[in-house]
Amino acid sequence: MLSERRLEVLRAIVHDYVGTEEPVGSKALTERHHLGVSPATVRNDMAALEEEGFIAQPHTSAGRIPTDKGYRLFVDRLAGVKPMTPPERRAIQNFLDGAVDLDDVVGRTVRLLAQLTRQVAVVQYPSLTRSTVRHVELLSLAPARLMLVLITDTGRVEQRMVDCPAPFGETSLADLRARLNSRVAGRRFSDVPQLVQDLAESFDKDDRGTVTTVLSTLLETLVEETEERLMIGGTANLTRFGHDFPLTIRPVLEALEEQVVLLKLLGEATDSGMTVKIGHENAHEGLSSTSVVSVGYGSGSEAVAKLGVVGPTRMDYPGTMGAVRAVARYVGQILAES
Amino acid sequence: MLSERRLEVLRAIVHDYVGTEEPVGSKALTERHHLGVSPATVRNDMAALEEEGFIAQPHTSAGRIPTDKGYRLFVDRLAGVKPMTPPERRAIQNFLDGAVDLDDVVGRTVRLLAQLTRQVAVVQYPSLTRSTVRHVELLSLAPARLMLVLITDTGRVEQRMVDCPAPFGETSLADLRARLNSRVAGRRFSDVPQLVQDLAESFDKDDRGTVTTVLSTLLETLVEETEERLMIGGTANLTRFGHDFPLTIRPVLEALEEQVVLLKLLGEATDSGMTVKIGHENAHEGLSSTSVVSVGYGSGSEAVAKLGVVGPTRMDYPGTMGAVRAVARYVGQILAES
DNA sequence: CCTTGGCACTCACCACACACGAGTGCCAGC
DNA sequence: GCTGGCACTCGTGTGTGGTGAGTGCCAAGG
Repeated sequence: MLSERRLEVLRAIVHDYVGTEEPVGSKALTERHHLGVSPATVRNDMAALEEEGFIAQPHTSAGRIPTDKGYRLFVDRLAGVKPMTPPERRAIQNFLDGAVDLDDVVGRTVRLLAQLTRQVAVVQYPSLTRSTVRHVELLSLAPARLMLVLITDTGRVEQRMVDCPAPFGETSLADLRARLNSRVAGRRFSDVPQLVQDLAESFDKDDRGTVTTVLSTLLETLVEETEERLMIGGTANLTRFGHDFPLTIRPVLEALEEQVVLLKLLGEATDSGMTVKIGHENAHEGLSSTSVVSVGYGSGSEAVAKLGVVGPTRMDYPGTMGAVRAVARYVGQILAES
Repeated sequence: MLSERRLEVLRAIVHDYVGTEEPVGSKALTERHHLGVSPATVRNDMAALEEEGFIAQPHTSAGRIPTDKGYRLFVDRLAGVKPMTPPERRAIQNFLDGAVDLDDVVGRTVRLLAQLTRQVAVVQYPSLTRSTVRHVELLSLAPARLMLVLITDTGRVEQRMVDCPAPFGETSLADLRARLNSRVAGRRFSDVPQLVQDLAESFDKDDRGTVTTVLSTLLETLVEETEERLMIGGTANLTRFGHDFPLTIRPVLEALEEQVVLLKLLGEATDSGMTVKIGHENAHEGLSSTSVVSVGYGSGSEAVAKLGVVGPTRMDYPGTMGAVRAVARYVGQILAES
C-alpha cells in the first residue's frame, strides 16, 4: 500500500506533467508544491512509485512521467471532477438553447465540447433502440411504390423506399397507416417487432404481401439504424498533441474516420456515470496514446446516447470530466424540452 | 514569351518536386529528363523562370521549387488530365454501385476520393435549389401540430414541425396535401415560391392561417436548406503534408471544420468543368498552402452539387484531376439511376 | 544569339566534440 | 524514516569544420 504522501507525490507529478508536458524531477516538485519534505525524500517516493509502475523515466537521468497505470490511479482516487463555474454553465446553456433542430443540437454540442476541453469531441446521435416511436407515416409515391417515414421522440427522422409486390390502394394505405400507428406510436423501438408481428394477417389476401414488405422494411430500419450516427469536431486540437507529431496524430485521425471504431469506443463505456479509458485501455491500437472520457446523456432519466472527448493521455482529467459532465447534462435538458 | 524548352524545364521541375518534395537543381534535372541540353543552359532557363516568378529558391544555393504562379502555368498549359485506367474505372464503379441510399452514396464517394487521391476529399450533398420536388407530405401529430416532410428527386428528405394557429381537420389536411402536391410535384425548388403564392386564398377563412403557416414553413425550408451540407474524409492524409507540420496542418484542419468556408470554396468553382485553385488563390487564409480541385456533378446533364479534394499545392495535378473527374462522372451516373 | 564548360562562391546539412545541468541512486548521519 | 552530500548519467545545446549540391558569371565555341 502506498502512503498518503506518495499518492500526493503522484498527484503532483501528474499535475505538473499535464501542465508543462515535460518530465518532472524531484527538485522542481518540492519547489512548486509545498510537500514539506526534501527532494531526496521525494526521490525515494518516486523510486517506489516507479517500482509499482505508476511512473516511468523516458531515459535515465530525466524526470518522471506518469504511466497509464499512474493516470488510472490519479483519476480513480486522487482527482475529483472539477465543476464548471457558474459563468461557464450559463454560457453552455445559452449556446445550446439557440439550437433549432436535432442536427443543430448535436452540431452545437460537438463544437461546444471541443472548445471547452480544447480536444476532439465526439457526440453520438440519440439512439433509435432506446427511443420511442412518435409516428410512422406511409406515402404513396407511385402505384406500387411507398415511402416509409419513421419519426422518433428525439426528433429524428428516417425514411425508406418500399417497392410493393402489388399495387396498394389509398384506402388500404390509410388503414395500414392507422393500425400501424395505433400499435407502435409511443412505444419503444425494441418493442416494435412483437407489436407488429401478426398485423399482416388481418389484411386481405391481396394486400398481405405489401403489408409484409412494409413491416419487414420497418424492422430493417430499426435494425440497420441501430448502427448509430455520430458527429466529431475539434480535430484541429490534435495539433496540440505533442512534439512527435505525424506518428502520433496519424493513427488518431484514421481512427476518428472509422465511425465503427468510435461507436465501439463509446459503446464500451458504462451506461451510467462517466467512463475514462486511458491509453492502452482503449482496444483500438491507434488510440493507445489517447484517453477517452465519455458519458451517457438522455432526454429523461435514461441515457439515449453518449458523448465524450478524445485527447492525449496527458490531459487535464478533472477539467475535462467536468466539462463533459456539464455538457451532457445540459444537452439532456434541451432534448427533454423539445 | 517563354520558349518551348523553358516550359519543358518548368514542367520537369514541377514533376520532380512533386515526386521528391525537395528543391530540384539543374544537374539533377538534366540527369532525370533527357532535355538535350547541359545543366548550364538549364541554369539560364531557370534564372529566366525565376525572373518571371514561376519558380523560387527557398534559400541561396538550393534548387528551385515552383511558385503558385508556376503551378498555375503548369495546370493551365503544361499538364493534361490523366485519365483513370480501365481497372481503376471498374473499381470506382463497383464501389459506388454498392451504395444503398443517398447518405451512403456521399459517404462512399468521399472515402473513394480520399483513397484515390490520398488527399482530403470534400463532397457536397446534392443541392436543394437545383433539384425538383418529388413529394410534399403533411402529417398531423396533434390537433394543432403538423409535420412537413419534403422529398427531393435526389432522395433527400427534410422535415419541419409546424405549429398551427388553429386546429386543422383531417379533410382540410388531405385537401391541402393534394393541392400542394399537384402544384409543386416534379417542379424545381426555385419555382416553388411563385407556384404556391396564391394557394391560401382558395381555403376557408378558418384554415387560411394554418395554410399560410405551412406554406411559409415550406419556403423557409427551401431557403434554409439551400445552406448545403457536405461530408469530408481522408483527413489522415494531411499527415503526409510536409515536414513543418503543426503550423501547416492546423489552419487546414480548422478550415475544414468550418463548413461555411468549404461551401464558399466549392461555390467559387465554376459550374461546369474542373476548377483548380492554387495556394493563395484560395480566399481563405488557412488554405494558402493548399490547392483545391473541384468539379460539379449531377444526375443529369446539369450539375446539382460539387465535389473535390484539398491537398498541398505540391500535388500531382494530372492524377488528382483525373480522379476527381472520374469520380464525379460515376457519382452522376449512380444518382441518375436511383 | 544561344549553348557550353569552367570556376569561384554560398550555404544548408552533418558529424563530432564538448560543456552544461537537471536529475538520479546511494549512503552515511541525524 | 528523513536529509544532505556526492558521484554519476545522459540528453541537450553550442560551436566547429568538412562536404557537396547548387548557383551565378564569364569566356569560348557553334
